[in-house]
Amino acid sequence: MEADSATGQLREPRTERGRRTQRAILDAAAAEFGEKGFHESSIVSITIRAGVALGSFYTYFESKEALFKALVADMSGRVRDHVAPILGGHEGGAVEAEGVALEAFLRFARRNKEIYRIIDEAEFVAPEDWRAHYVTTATRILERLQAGRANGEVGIEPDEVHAWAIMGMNVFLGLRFGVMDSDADLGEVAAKANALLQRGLG
Amino acid sequence: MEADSATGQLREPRTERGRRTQRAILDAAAAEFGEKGFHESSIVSITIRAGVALGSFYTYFESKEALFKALVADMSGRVRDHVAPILGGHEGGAVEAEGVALEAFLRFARRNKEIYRIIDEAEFVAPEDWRAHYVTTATRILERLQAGRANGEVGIEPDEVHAWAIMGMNVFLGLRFGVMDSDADLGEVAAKANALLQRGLG
DNA sequence: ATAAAAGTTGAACCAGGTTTCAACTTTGTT
DNA sequence: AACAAAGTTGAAACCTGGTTCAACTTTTAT
Repeated sequence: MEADSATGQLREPRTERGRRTQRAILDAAAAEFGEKGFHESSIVSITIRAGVALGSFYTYFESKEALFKALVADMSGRVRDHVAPILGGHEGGAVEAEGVALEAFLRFARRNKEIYRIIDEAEFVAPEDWRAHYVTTATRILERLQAGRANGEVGIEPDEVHAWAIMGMNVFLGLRFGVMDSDADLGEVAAKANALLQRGLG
Repeated sequence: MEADSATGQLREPRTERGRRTQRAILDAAAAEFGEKGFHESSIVSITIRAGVALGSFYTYFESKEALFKALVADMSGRVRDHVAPILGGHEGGAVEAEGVALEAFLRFARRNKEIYRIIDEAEFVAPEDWRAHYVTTATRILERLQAGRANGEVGIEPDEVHAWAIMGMNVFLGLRFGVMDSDADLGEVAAKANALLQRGLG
């Protein structure tokens, strides 16, 4: 959140009041984008929801797109920050670790449906940022698999294909059982998916 | 492609000329939406690309959204029609069948990148249709798994979880190796993914 | 051949929403 | 207390692009 061009932020607030206003806009935007999607959302409506004047928006953000991008970067980080510590605290095999990561992710998705949709929509609104998010996520998965391979817990030579396959699995399960369905037992979903990963269908 | 309200089509062309015009608009729209996405695409630009006048658009489509929906339904059918015969001609186990389906899907994705993006974007532009597409796709996968289970080729009791996991895997592999990367060996990708499905990571 | 039906055309209308801006208020500094 | 910097405000300018429509051309049917 430093350079203007990178985050799309016009100017960092210099006072406490400014910080509050920017935060209010960011939060209102997350809610608005999550509910209506990028194109149905309007800056007018976001600023009303945030309780600030229309013009204040441009004190902190260059444009509607810049705001969206800032949000994607923010959310991408939040997913990682939610999953990482849970994964770090886990002391089991490398394959079970993927199950733990999945369950953490599913819970996060359910609690933050907006975030989920924002990242998804970034495929069209901010392709670069979307790509970056998934490339780094896949890389993280691959690194875990390689570590597991190194100490013999993974029986195959892991690959980008495996990483993307697992990631796709996770994303769709998040969509189906985290976002679309609020009642499903996420522990069970993660367990079934992990069993699949562990031993396959055969 | 019959009822107006269902497909969003205003009126079926009654002459050969009309059929050609409608086809030209549909094709131009698929290309345009695939390249620029729904919101960056304009009807003006679509009609120019199709080589017809702006007004002609409204002879066949109620609105920009209706056109998009018609396209989603069309594409959804085309994916199915591409994969089904290949799958039908396959005489192997139930699990390998998923590999065959995946490879067919990957090839289709590479040849029809626009279609891929259109279905993806439907999540935001035409959520109902998007949902319908994935629900029926998942159902199809689940039915195949259940058939395999019945004759003992599948070792676990298949579930919606497994179906969505496989579908997510397929979609992301299509994105990464079919759409983003035009050089990857799709047979190899499908084989690796299928090995994963067959025996797991362990 | 002639009339009705189908299809074509593009200028003009129109709505909605982003962005700008100059006056004003609050906060921080000396 | 007094000045500068930061932040706020909302009306209005400005754009973009979807949609309408009435005149015109082509096709089909009798």
